[in-house]
Amino acid sequence: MALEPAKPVAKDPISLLGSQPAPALASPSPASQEPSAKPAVFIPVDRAPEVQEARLRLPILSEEQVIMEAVSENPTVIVCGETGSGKTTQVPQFLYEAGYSSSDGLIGITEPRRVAAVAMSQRVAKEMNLSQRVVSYQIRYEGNVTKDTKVKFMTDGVLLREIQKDFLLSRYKVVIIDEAHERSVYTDILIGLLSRIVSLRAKKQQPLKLLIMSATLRVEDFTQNSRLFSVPPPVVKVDARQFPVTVHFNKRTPLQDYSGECFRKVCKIHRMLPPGGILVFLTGQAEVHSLCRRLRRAFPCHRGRTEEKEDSVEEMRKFKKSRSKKAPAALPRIDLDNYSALPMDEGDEDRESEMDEEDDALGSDLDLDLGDEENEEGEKPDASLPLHVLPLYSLLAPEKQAQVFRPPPEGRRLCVVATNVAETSLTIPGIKYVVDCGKVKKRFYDRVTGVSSFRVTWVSQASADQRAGRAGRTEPGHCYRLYSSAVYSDFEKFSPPEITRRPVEDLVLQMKALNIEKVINFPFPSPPPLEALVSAEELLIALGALREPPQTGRVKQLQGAKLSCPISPLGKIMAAFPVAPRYAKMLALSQQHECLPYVITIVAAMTIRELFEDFDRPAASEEEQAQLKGKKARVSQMQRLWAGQGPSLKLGDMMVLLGAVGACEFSGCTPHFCDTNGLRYKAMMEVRRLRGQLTTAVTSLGSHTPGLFVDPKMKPPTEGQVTFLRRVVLAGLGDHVARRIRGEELLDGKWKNGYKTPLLDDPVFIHPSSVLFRELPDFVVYQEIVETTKMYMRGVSAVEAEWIPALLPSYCHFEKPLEEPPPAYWPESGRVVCHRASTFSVPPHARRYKHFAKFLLEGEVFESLRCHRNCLLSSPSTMLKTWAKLQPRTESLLKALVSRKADCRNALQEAWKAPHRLPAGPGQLVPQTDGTGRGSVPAALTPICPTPGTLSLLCPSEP
DNA sequence: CATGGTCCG
Repeated sequence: MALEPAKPVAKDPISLLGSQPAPALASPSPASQEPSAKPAVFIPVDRAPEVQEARLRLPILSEEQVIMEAVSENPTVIVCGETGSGKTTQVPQFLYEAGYSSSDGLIGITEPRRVAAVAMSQRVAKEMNLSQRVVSYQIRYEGNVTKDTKVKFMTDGVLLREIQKDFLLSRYKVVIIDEAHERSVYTDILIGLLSRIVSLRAKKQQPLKLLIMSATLRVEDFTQNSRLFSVPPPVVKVDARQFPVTVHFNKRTPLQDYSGECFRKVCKIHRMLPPGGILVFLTGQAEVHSLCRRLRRAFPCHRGRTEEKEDSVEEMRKFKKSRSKKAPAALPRIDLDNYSALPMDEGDEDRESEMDEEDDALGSDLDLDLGDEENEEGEKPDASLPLHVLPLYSLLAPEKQAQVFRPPPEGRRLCVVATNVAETSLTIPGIKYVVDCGKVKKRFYDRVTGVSSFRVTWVSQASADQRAGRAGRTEPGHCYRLYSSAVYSDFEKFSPPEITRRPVEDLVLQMKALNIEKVINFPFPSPPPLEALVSAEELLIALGALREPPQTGRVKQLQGAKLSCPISPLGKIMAAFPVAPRYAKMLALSQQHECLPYVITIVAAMTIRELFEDFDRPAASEEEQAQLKGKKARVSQMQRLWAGQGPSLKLGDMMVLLGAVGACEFSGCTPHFCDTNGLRYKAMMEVRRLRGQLTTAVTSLGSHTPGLFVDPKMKPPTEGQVTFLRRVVLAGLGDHVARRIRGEELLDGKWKNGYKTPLLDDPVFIHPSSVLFRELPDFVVYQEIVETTKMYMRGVSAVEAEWIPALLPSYCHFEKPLEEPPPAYWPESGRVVCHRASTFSVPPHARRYKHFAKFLLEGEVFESLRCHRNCLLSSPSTMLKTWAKLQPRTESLLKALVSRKADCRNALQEAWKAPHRLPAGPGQLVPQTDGTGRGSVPAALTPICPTPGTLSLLCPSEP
């Protein structure tokens, strides 16, 4: 593509996407008059000639002047350029040459992925002919930043952590947020924070420049958001150097069997089209493996052999040798001139970026031959056309992933069957054909109950286009979409940002630690749903990370306090730990009974997902099937061994994690140990590094355990320690308690082996992979509930009922002290203890129900109730008090509303009409079943004043 | 009795 002369941005209407013309480009803005906004220095860079030559071919180079002018005249600039524009590698260099890193200043670039941060820093250092001491990187566990560093690549989470230490980021002169279109949660938070930091720095006469780089033109969330940027930042558009990709839509869209459709399409491409790698997008591991198996059978690589040995280098060598004597297996070539008919698909089914004559002909021909009509042939093995089929997904072992980057054996076409990893994270060389099923698997969270599930949905148009682009990296390519253009046009343009789809308690805690109390006012590019913010706030209050809102006062004050609780001293400590708040709470409780290493290990193992390999996936062959079965048996045997018997088994799946990590480290954490025990080596290395990081984090908090290190020969915990660990786990997972339903409560067959949780009406079950699956303890806590065929608790640990009121007083409602058994004095603690009946209930989005109850009582919801207002014993605003402090009469109203999910008028009317249902009580748990009869509330031993007595916190709790 | 994509501190 020819170089275009740099155009002034203001004259190009496409380049400026702000809602108003950015005045900064037309006339100098006040910012440009500030002393250090425009560095006068120009830093020479001594690039190698070949580097210089390659750079000149990048479209972005012709935009250098435009970009630098925009940067110098505006505090914030958005740069849009698709992959291949070279923005990630070049923009930092422009800024460096313009002197933005002179006089002790830093240019920071954030990436959403670690590999990208490392790779980009290396590449830019090389291009600039500078040492890694100057162009460096920092990721979670490692970095090579020095005092000489001028250009710093990092992951977005790292910069967020730095803001905690130095809110103004005073060492930086420029911050570049790369890949902003991906809208990772940290990117979104960073943009919100940086919009504020930029104006604070301007006021201090130490301007900070912010560059937001995006691959798509979807930037309205940044430009049209006046809360974020009061003056819309200018948008500079940069061309990309990509080869044209012809897109072919299916005429019809298969309703169910998109896997089969993939198979047929790959067969046709392989049989009929010129050489070039094929990349198939599917949605999950199982699908990937079964398509691999089908394709390998259809186009085997070894005559009379299974493809099992394919991985072996020796086999490969022999194979090649034997092959070279015979006629080389040439890939099919079709004479394009013989195919000149019009496309069978409708005219609109061909869409492409730039098409030359050859492509035109090719595009039509491909449609003719690759129409989506049924074709029964293809299942017969055809060894004359060997296909090099490789699976690719994130959890695949790295060495197996690496195979896709190597050129395929001679005479074979590469076919990679991948999940969404191949869309953004990994770029496979040599792909000419993309087959896109148009689906993606995503995790969904129920905002009320927290239950998650995985669902396959249509991708967004942006996603589909990104997938198509993977075919044009090295030469012109083709993308076959297994759905019609009509279906495509119904796709949403962009997928919703992640921050709107997931729980946000971790983000809220981070923000509170930055003293952003009114989280609702934070300038999110796209705010999370209100319910998500409310439940995050409630969880953090329950964990003790936030100070409770005032219980008394005027309604206005109470409402003002809503969603603006300040952080507590405990919360500050929790925020220092780089793990989820529930786990951070466990760490905060960990320094007793010499349990710190165990808690750290459990927390690290719970944080790293998928410690164990999956053996239930379809195998590549019969042989592998048997192998998988054997491994599965061995692994479940090991898991039972690690869980142990008796007291240690009660720690359940957390004991398995502890045992697995302990055994693995004891053996030196070798790949061999991991392989034979079904552990993912990569995950275990990650656990090891996280243990190290958490150990430093905990001990650096002024602990009295100096010189603590991560012990590879960690002894198994004693019985007493295991019990303590169970209590710590309960304290962290307090809102995830479930009670076994049995005996007389078992009214319905569907409750067999089921558990009741406070928020769900339906039973939940212990996941069959849990070591407690057959144990069925009366009370458990769980890591998460995932809904598949049933609602399953994963990561389960047994708890004793009497721990609940002591450890989770904020979740409990206490009755008056009982006369029998009588109160007693405990000399050890110096306290009086008594028996009180108590009920457990998570304060579940209570606020929503509380506010609704308030308006209901005030007569706002039903006019006819308004006349009763004066008869009420207390003001309706008492409904806003903490759950535990409610009067029985107000509590019963609230409980009734919660149990029927009546948080709005319609829901209440529905509940009113519906027949009353019995099963497990109204959304509440009773911490002890007394077995004498239903309805009677059991007593539990609790301190008279319900403060956490037995577990002392790392920090003294609030006065 | 099992059904999970992919990233980040």
